[in-house]
Amino acid sequence: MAIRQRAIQAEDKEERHQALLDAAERLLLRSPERVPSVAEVADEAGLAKGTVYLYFPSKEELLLALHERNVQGFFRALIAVLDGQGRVDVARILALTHEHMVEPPLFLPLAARVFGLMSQSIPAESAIAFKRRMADRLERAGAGLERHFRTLAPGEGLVLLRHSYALILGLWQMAGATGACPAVAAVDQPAAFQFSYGNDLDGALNALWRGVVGETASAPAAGTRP
Amino acid sequence: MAIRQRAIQAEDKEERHQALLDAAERLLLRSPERVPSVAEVADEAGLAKGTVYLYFPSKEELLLALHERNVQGFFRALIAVLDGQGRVDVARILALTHEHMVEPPLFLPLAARVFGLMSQSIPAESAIAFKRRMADRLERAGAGLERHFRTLAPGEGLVLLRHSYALILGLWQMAGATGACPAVAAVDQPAAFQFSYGNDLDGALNALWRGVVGETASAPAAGTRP
Amino acid sequence: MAIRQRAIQAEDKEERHQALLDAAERLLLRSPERVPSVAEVADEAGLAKGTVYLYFPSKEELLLALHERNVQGFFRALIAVLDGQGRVDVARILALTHEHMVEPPLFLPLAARVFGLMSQSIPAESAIAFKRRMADRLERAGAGLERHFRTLAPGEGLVLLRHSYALILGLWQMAGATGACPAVAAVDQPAAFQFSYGNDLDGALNALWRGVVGETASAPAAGTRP
Amino acid sequence: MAIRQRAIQAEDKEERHQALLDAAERLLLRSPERVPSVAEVADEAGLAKGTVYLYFPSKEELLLALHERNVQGFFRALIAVLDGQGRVDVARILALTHEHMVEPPLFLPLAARVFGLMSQSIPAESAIAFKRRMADRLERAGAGLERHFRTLAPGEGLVLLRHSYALILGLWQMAGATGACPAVAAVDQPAAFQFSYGNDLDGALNALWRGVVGETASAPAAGTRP
DNA sequence: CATGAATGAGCGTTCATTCAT
DNA sequence: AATGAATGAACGCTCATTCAT
Repeated sequence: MAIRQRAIQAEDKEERHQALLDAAERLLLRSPERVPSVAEVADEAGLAKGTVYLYFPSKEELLLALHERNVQGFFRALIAVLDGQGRVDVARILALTHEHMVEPPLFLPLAARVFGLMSQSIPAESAIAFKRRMADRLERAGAGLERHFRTLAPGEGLVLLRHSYALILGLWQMAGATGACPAVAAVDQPAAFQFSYGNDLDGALNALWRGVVGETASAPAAGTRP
Repeated sequence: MAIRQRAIQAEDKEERHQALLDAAERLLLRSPERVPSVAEVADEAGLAKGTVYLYFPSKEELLLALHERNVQGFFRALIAVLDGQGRVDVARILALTHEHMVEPPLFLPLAARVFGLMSQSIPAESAIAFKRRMADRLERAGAGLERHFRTLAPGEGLVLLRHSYALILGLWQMAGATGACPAVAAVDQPAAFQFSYGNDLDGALNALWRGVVGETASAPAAGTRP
Repeated sequence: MAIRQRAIQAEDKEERHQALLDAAERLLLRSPERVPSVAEVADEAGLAKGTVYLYFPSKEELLLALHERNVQGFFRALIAVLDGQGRVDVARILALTHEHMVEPPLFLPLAARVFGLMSQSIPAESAIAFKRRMADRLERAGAGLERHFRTLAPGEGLVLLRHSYALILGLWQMAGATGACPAVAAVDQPAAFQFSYGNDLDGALNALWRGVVGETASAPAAGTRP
Repeated sequence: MAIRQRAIQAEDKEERHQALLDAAERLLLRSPERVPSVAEVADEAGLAKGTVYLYFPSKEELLLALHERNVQGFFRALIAVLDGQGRVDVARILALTHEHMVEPPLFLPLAARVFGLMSQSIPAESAIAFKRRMADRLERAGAGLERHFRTLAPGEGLVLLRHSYALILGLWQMAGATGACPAVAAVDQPAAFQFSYGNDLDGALNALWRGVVGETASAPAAGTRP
């Protein structure tokens, strides 16, 4: 049951794959401000540097894979909810968002970096493949939204998801510039930058969704509109 | 009028300051995918490498200064409109946004990078100072918004600006990851990533503002909701 | 006739041996500028990487073996001619040289590399063994030369072969540095480096042999001395 | 007079240039079988690694420059002799060859490597420039030879130099494979490979020159012809 | 015999920053 | 003030070889 010395079976390989992602994740959590070196990742995973390259074509693709694992977690949950029987309202979506994107400390810092990677270090082929998989998820989730929010015209679900994600990410960057670095957070921030990312995001998403679907969540934390 | 060999007067110094920003801007326009090296900036400005450090404490702060110059352009225009006599509606704000942020090819790529810098390479002190100046602008503009859009409660103007900026930036990154690289753009993108940044942004901002102020612009390009 | 899955018989082993040399040869022909990696050789031969090491102690020794196969082809032909009945003159030797060393696209690039290997990566034992086999061939061929060119004193045949080979190889390197890279060849070479290897070699060998045996070939292409 | 901390004057720069070549030379002498790393060269020169790149665009070009310095030494001496008043015969040329190429322990091992570099790691532009300078020297020396050896037709001097160099280099490689590595030399070499490079080269060059100019040196050591 | 997963040493190059001149 | 020579840390990736299966 333990990990063999050599991953011969496909499952063992998958296990190694995940182990490397786990290692990168731990390092990223430990010091979120820097990208770990390949040597560190290998070390943390208890493998040799060269072994990393048996599982990922480059450091960047490893990071992309880690991001995709995070994203997949969110979408799996979202689609499960949308495909399920229960009632779905904005508050439910918001809760999912918090659970999978806002609270896990890794999701957003990594997501922010991934955009940089995509346009630079990831070969076009991989980038396209990644996007195709993302597009599938987006379309399924978008269609699900349209089923639950009947005011959404066909295609608007996907667009709403895109805009929401942009808001989540953009706002995190503005907050992150504030909140990420403890040293900075310690000093007195100007009032305009004193906002809790979680709360502010709820307000923003609520406003966006209200503008699109005409419905408002009674968000856990009051946002723009109390 | 020509640049003096030695900047002794305060104005000369300011001139050099701007000349360096101009040089960095030209380089960034010339190849937007990469951050120019200090040597290149100095060269482009006709100065020696060391001289750059007489005017900026680090390369990052130079970039931040360039970004702030861009931002200032937008805010000056925005505040001028808000403080002016004419009628201000959402369409007007959108137009300004396009003019100062979307169309200038430098604004958004630089803005996206600046967040990365803030949490890493900029000393807390400079970051705070930058934010204080930003906060001033945001507050003035936020207050102006509240005067023109009477449904906005006190403080909501500033929040709306923040959310809008998050949307602008986040969406650009999502589009940029798609559109920036010509090689990638050439190949068939999945439908979910085929969207024009300009149009999509209008839709998103319209939705957001509609959700907050209850008003819709007859945007130049129709967005999510016509 | 097909290659067995496991080489149990000695002949099967020899077959694998040759198959690996063939694979290396094909790769070297395909891209002569680079030494193929073990993985590529194994792949090209349809075997696993580790299997290569069942047949050759190292990559370098594989290359040496390939070179020796080439060399053997030349010597077999040369000795056949020298041991045969027909008249042998310098022109005949030159023709053989062209046929086995100059025209095959692999011989000289590989030969040039082998010297590098010998002084570095080949263990002394293997190097000695290789040389012993070479010495045998050289002595037989040298003796043959002495029978046909009666002005050659005992031992001079071998020396003449050695000098000829040095000339062939040295000149190829000088030409190769010029001719090998198409990009370089395209640009205007200085006149001193504009020479056709084949013709120039004939001139040089003719001069050398004339100096030693006092006879000149009516070479296919005129050399230094027509 | 001592080397300043910083090479500001052009002469100081040239001094640094030479110092780096000297350092590389010392390292190459110390262990001729391996190419020194840039770090080692810098260290040996008492400079930082990065400083090397202020003086040479790449490690390969540094090695090429070192080789050219060696070559230039030979040509300077050769041309001086040819342009001088004294009588010039083959023996004189041979003596020069020994003095500048055979005896200095660095010349030939480096020369052998340079051919490899030229076709791989040196950018075409640099390679061409190097060859142009070489061509100049060759032409001057070739013309000088034609003045002294009246049986040489125009152009044959240069060709003879080329063939001689090929012989020198090719023979060294054959011998070097033998002689370079002490471990190998220790064991009993087959007779065919037991030859002293210096003597054998004299024999070969004598034969070549005899074949071309019809004259023989009474070489210090008898070669092919006793 | 055959496989192919794992290893890990090895290195050139960039470039922001400093500081002697 | 201005210069530009000097610094040196930082790091991804390849690939020959080994050895568990």
